[in-house]
Amino acid sequence: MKISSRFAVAVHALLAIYALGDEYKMTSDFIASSVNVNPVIIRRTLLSLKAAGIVAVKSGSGGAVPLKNAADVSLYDIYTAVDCLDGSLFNFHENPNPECPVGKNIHSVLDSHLDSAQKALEDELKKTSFEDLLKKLDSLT
Amino acid sequence: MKISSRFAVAVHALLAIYALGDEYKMTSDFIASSVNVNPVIIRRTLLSLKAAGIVAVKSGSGGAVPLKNAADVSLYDIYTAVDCLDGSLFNFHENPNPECPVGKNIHSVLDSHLDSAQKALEDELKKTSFEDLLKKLDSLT
DNA sequence: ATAGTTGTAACCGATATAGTTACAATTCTT
DNA sequence: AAGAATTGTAACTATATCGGTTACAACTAT
Repeated sequence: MKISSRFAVAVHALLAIYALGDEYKMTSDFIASSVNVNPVIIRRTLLSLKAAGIVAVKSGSGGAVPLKNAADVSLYDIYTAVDCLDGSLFNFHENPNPECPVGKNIHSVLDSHLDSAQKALEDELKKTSFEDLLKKLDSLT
Repeated sequence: MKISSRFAVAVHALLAIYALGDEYKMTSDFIASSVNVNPVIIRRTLLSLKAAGIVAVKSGSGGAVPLKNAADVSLYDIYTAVDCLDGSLFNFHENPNPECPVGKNIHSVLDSHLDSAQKALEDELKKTSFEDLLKKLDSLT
């Protein structure tokens, strides 16, 4: 099973807010037309980013603005902001048999390695800031 | 969304095959009672491991046996054997708007970073062999 | 022949995702 | 103050996937 597209949508939305926010009012409709999803999806995404203190959204008059320097927001921050995985990235079977030497110890044997793998993923996401992404975007346009 | 428990189930099953295979005939029923899932789940798991050349399964008379040295099988091998993610770990929204400078370039900007993150996860999984896991299991029993 | 086992098909229920419609509450503009 | 635009949110749908289950034909060994 994959990591939800909510993550990619949130990155896209925030990138748009950083890159186009000076030029346009970043309403959910506007962002939705760039991402090409329903505006409600964007509103929900913005709620997550708002809860994480990454953007401010004006209700009523509309428009999202960044609250942090692009250099201070990493892909990991977005990943946690829209988090859909509730702790561990890996699912585990519920009730390994405690009567069996393997079943009894499977967690002790395996958990730390899965945690390390997840941490490696997350550490890699921490390495990329929105400043990096914006620079790359600039170089392409 | 999380990585399917099929992965953890497969690791558990193979660990049992390595650790208990000399002592017991490793039928799907036997393994199922250690993992505590339906035997059909184990049969399907063994089919994946078989397709990856990691175990041999005797149809009819029954029983699974390892085909490789534990040192030569890593968690990554299992991860790919039972693969449920068909390429990328990250889902992506389907049709970013090509009329928008952000939508047009989102893949160019983001893909390589997501690939790196996934690769970091996978490289970490490559570091752990079943020999490591068996040693740890031994030390606990 | 019989018993035990695998491989496989055909389901089921639960959950999560992604999407949609609708609308009250809010804010800005005039 | 009225009206327009926008957000926040509820309620719902459709679809996919997961994990599980029953059932049974094909196979193997005794």
